[in-house]
Amino acid sequence: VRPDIGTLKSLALRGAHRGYVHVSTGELGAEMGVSQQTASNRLVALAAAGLIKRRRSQRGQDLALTKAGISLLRKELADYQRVFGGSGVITIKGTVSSGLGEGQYYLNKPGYKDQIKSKLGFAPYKGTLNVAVSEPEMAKLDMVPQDSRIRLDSFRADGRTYGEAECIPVSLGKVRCAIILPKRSHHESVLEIIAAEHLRTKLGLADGDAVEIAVEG
Amino acid sequence: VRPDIGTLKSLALRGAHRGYVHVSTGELGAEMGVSQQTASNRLVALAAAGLIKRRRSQRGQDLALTKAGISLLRKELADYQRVFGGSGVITIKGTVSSGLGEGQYYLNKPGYKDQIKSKLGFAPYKGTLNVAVSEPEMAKLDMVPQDSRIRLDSFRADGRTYGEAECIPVSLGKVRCAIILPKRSHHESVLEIIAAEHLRTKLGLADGDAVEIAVEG
DNA sequence: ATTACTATCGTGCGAGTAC
DNA sequence: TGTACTCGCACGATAGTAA
Repeated sequence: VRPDIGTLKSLALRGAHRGYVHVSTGELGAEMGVSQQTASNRLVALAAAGLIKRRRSQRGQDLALTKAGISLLRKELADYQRVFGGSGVITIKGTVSSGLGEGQYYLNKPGYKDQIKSKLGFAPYKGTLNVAVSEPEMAKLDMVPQDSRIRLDSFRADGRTYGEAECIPVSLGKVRCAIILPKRSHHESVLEIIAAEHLRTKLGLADGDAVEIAVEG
Repeated sequence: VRPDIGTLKSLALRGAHRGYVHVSTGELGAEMGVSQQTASNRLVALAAAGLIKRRRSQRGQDLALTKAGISLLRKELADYQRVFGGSGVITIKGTVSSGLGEGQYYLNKPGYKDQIKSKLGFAPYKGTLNVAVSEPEMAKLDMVPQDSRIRLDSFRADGRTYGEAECIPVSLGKVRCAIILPKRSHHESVLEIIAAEHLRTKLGLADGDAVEIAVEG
């Protein structure tokens, strides 16, 4: 059985994205107009796909969406908002933090630096601005559509391979900059921002300051 | 083949809710990861269900969503917004107009009047406020979830049957009132509002004034 | 009461093909 | 090029039932 988004949505409407909720396959099936068995199958499929996690309980079962499941629904939301001209701007709140990001390292490799210059239109300042972001805010990143993400290709240098990364153009205040994400190992709790200038100086930022990152939907 | 919402969404993302767009079943299938034949089947099913209208053209075909199709997607949007705590308030813009509405007639029938009093908690003023609403604004009504609609049952009186109607609690300015919709014959271009008081007097409204109807999402 | 197995059945998918 | 038919096949849905 292929994982069904409609089922996932029904579960979310019952609050399964907030935490565990109690459901029985019987009532779920009834709500969706299918049999108890089919509802059961769909839950098995969703669990196998890693979109929900379950635990059996006395009368029925308790289940919750996983992060992957929530991501998927958020992408759906973004699609529908795009259709109906939802504001189009996604804002992610966070606080300026220090700490050595991986991103910084990338910026000193010509292989990435040159790609940024040609694909984003600016030469990146040599450091990144780290922004600590809470889990639910981070999840909003899923709503950024594929075609407003810019891919940095992998390349070989110094006898090793540097992996793909992804840039998302954003604004911080009035300054145009970009989030840089290593393709693997994403969904950390810190975002790294690259810009043509030193953002801390330009915007007068210090550790702990609250910032809003605005992404073009 | 059962009408597939995912396909409908893909079409809307191509702008098919705005008007006719050119599509070929081949590329559509490729985009959705299914064969050309399956894409074709799905379009046939959507058309049969009255969700899209099509016309064949030189290279491929042109198709557009019908109002029913757009309604369906708007309901989806509303679902996802509810999941992610979208503001929850839907506002519909319109202009005050005169003209004898059907609603007015209903209000003088005790069969409806009493139901309104018991189900909405106020005794309706004997007239309705008519608000002319554009097509796209009217479409937002689809986003009001089933459980915030109040059903007025049909009844017999004077030797005839009075049909069902539906009330949606709303606010006009700070005044609590409700939209009343006959169950059949809906999606006209005029909404009728009932309230405990005479809204024109209470809010100082005259024909042509712009108003915003706020619905609790 | 539940979940979820097995077996059967119906339907959607896709290859080939007509237009 | 296109769309969309028929047909074979496989997957999903349901009924029955065990746990």
